[in-house]
Amino acid sequence: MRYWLMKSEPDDCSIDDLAAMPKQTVPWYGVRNYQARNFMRDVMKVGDQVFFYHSSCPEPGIAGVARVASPAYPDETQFDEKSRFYDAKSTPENPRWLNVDVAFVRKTPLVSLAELRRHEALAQMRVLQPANRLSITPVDPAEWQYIVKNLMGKA
DNA sequence: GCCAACGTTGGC
DNA sequence: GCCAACGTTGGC
Repeated sequence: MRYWLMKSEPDDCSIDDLAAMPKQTVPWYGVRNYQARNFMRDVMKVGDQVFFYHSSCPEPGIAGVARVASPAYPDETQFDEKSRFYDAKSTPENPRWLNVDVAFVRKTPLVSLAELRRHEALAQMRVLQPANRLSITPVDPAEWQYIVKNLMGKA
């Protein structure tokens, strides 16, 4: 089992939005970066655990826990001409973009980006590296445990 | 709204 | 295959 951090803009889909979804599950559509796509396609497995991170908002940080709920499959928004994620170069026969489904696990007290940066044990986290823009990053098991135990108040 | 970083595109 | 231009990300 692996651990991940996945960024979402709360204006688009917050942890509360996820909790309010039918089956508390969303397709993680809109990823248009090959590295992030490849994580979903090649490395993620159903049951992997996910830090749900709010980005591009007043208080960026980890807002909850989710889990991977499906294997990767073609992202429907790439075929929708009206979608901002439409990709004219992708075809149903040869889809370029994939997504997994992500399911709500629990909301947590917000662990802010500033808080994460205060902990030496987390200094190597991918999401904390300068100019990190990847929307999906692996989380080291030790980092995951540290955050859950020390920053979320309970194990 | 600014701006630095970085991925992608496309001409050559 | 290089590389300049351009677009996007995301914290501040």
